[in-house]
Amino acid sequence: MSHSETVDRILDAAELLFAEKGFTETSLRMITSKAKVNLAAVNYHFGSKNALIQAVFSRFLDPLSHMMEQGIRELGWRTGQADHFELEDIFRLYTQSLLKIPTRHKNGISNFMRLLGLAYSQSQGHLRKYLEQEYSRALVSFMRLIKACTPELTPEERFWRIQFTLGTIAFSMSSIQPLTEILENSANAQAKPERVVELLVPYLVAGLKAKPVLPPKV
Amino acid sequence: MSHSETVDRILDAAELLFAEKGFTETSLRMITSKAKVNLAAVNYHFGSKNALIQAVFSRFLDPLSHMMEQGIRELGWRTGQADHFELEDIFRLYTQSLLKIPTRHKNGISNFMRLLGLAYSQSQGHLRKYLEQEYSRALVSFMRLIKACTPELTPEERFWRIQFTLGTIAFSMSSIQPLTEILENSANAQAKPERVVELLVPYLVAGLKAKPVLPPKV
DNA sequence: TCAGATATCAAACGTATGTTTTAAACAATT
DNA sequence: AATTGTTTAAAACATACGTTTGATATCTGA
Repeated sequence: MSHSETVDRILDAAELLFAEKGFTETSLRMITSKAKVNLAAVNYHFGSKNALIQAVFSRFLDPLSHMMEQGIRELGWRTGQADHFELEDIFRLYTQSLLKIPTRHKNGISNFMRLLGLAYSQSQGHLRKYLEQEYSRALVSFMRLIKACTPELTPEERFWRIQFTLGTIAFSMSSIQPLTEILENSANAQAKPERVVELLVPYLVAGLKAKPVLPPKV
Repeated sequence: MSHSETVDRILDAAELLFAEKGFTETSLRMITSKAKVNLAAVNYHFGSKNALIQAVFSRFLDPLSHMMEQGIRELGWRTGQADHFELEDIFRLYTQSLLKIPTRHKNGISNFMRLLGLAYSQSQGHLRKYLEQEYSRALVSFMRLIKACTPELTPEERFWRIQFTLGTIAFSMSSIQPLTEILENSANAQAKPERVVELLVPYLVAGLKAKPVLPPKV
């Protein structure tokens, strides 16, 4: 697959539509008509709809995971040096990387977080498999850092708290619009990702650092 | 729509399949073949696929919302009496109600939480509208209680923290099964909803009670 | 300049979907 | 026993989907 104007237009349209409607609910005809390209272009350039979905994720996730790994390396963080850094620093690193990613259209970040949430909740088998084997390294290093910062937790409780944390991130960043509509809260018009992140990080840290329920193994 | 054996069999099959695959990814033919009823039965009894989706939610949500409202009434909680109860009590009330709901098949709760998560993330327009107008009262009373317990938060920060909280609940409860599969960690084999809830509540309370980022209005 | 690769296009293919139809079987009431 | 309303059954309907085809246009490099 070479790199043409058409490819980018397809990816742009697909990213928006997938985030808005979901994967199955978005047809190739919607995408190609929004991108103003021929219907066959998707199968020509990407091979299949599933491959297009994966390509949408790659375009965002590749620079992101790269930036995160670099950030960890630059700070010289090592597992086992838990006293040298704090949970908040980790989240700041990740969220700053996230906000720095150049996006094609505005709201690109919350748009993409919504995609991540969909990938997680919607059981798109092929996508989960793809993301796992493609970006497992980044996830593993993240887990290591969390572990180093929460030595007081049993593995089980740590596991679940990490899941809660990931869930909170994916969900809250992804569904900003729906809930604001439900709550009819007009005070939240300024729902920029930067603002949400600012409020989110302390919330996550507090949850992870809460007094453990399970007694530690002695 | 009368109440026959066929209706229940359809609802049972639909509940399982929707939770497993999502709404769009589940066809009426899958449902009717699993329920061992005729294809036309769905449109006869429910009218349409969308109406069936809503019926699945009603069967679970009606007793749940009723039980929750009753719980609040029995405890005599009133807004403005924040010193009489704690956040943890509220969550316990809700989670206990949730766990007490009789389900048709085992794993019914996590099954249904997964459905709720899907309804939340997947932008099924008709479903969101239906849930809003049908169960807004329960949500509003929940918000009131949270507000009474977190007077130190600005409306904006409280709004977002509630958002984070709801996201965490929906997300974590819905992805219990997928995660346990990923884990393969025998230490976490006991991933029963009761167990997860036990770990979840303190996490949520800590997040809501975290030191506020935004300065309070004086 | 002109072949050869690359990209676009309109049209069609096969399949699966939600829904409707028509007829038959069943149940309950008169 | 006949009639009515209700439920099942099989088949067909129209539509939308992802994908493929084959012809045409566009670009590229020698």
